[in-house]
Amino acid sequence: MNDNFVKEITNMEDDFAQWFTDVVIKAELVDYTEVKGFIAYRPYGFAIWERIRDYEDAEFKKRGVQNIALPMLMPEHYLTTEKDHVEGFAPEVAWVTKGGEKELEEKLYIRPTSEPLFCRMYSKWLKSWRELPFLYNQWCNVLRWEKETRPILRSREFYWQEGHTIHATEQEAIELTLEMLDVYADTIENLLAIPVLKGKKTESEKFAGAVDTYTVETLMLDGRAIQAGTSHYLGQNFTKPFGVKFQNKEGKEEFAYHTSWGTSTRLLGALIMAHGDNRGLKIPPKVAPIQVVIVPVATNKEGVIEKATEMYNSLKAYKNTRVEIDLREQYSPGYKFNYWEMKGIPVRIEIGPRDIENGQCIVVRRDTLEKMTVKLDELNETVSKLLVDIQQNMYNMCKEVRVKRTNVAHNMEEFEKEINENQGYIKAMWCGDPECEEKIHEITGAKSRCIPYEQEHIDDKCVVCGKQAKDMVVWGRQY
RNA sequence: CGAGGCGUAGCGCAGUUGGUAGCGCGCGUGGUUUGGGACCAUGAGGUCGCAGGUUCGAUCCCUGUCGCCUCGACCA
Repeated sequence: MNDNFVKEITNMEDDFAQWFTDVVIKAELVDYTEVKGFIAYRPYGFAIWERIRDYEDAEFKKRGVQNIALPMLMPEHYLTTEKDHVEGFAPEVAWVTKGGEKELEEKLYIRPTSEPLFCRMYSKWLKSWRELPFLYNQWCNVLRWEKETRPILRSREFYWQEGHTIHATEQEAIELTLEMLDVYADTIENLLAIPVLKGKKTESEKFAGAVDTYTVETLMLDGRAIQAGTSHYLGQNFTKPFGVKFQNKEGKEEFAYHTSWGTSTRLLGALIMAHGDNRGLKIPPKVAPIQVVIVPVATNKEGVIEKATEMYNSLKAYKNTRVEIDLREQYSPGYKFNYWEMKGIPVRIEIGPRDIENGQCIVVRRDTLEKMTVKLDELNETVSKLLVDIQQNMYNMCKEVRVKRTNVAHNMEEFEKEINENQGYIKAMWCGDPECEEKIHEITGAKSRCIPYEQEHIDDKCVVCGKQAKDMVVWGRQY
């Protein structure tokens, strides 16, 4: 291995954020564009996103959710209709003020999220209780003019899904809010092999305009947290000002109960930062666009390409394994090994003249870098089992990181010490006062991640003020 | 918005006390190679961020400007 390889990817232990930026560009997931804060998704990066998207979309459809498409522009008064919503989003919306040469009478804003437009359309569509619920979702891009950006994790334009449902009763809406959070948790744990922390956001961290925000939180390798998905119960906060009403069974007009829930390409960022090492990415088999890559060695020798191609065809036919064969003549095997490792392909197969003679091949797993010799007639089954094992192992390793990086604090001295010495989640009791929350942020840089479903009693007193505590809250620094 | 640093080939950098620029990687071509980023030969690639000033002459000096990075206030 030459020195350049080490230089090409910054050592992740030195600067994890830099490692991330380098590796997503080097591994050909995304690239910068000339407009600051905007990125281009390349085929490999977008293919991973497509797999996440398709998995979620199938889960939504199982629950009766249908996809629709709404415009990206809304008139200014949509933004200002709901008080909390405008306060939360106004600082980061982008505006369209001209149509061609003509100044617009009312300027238009580019959606940072579409609650107002969904509600406006629902108000036109909804007449009777018989039509409820409306379970609609859209896959789209949104724009938020962030001051600080980072590729994938915080670009100004990002791709996401936003589901918006309306219901006849509060209870039904809350149930759906929680059910969608479970869909997210399932996607992240089963597909992306990242354990999640489920809970409710505190008042100051909830969505602008929500009654309650529920979240699935994930922890990265360096101990920073990423909010991977949120589901909001919005009550009638939007349906009242936008006039989303229906006639109930008694013939009386009533405002509908509203939910919204979203996950974005940030999931792709979480995927990369939750796994990986200083050789590059590690993509779990279930989301990997390429699960297995075959690298033939000494392709000039007779029969090598033929054998490799035969293995490729056989694997491809076996359980629809997503397999690729690297026949590029201009690159050496060593180059190819590093290339595919950097891209995070779960399994690599090496096949050369010596192997063919012995009726075997070398199989290397990306998660542990373990090499094994496998008989050619057992290859398909071995690889298939290996993919399952890698998926599980990656989840387990990720969970281990979380366990190691979760600490308990009874007071602020402990809080500061723990988060500085072993950055990660801090479990601590909280009185419910936003001032205490703010104080923790000022002192430690950590924010409340959530009030977890699974509560533990750590202390009677609030970690900040020492008054009677209400909930156990998990805290952490975030991306 | 306040403080510091940097703008020279696709990327990373040299350099010129002022005389129109080089190195490494990468890229093109030809050949030899191929079990952990191969080697040899050869070639292409630059308005030295932009504008103005000083000068016979500016990539270098001066002024302005724009852009980027790092540190202090928001976020899927």
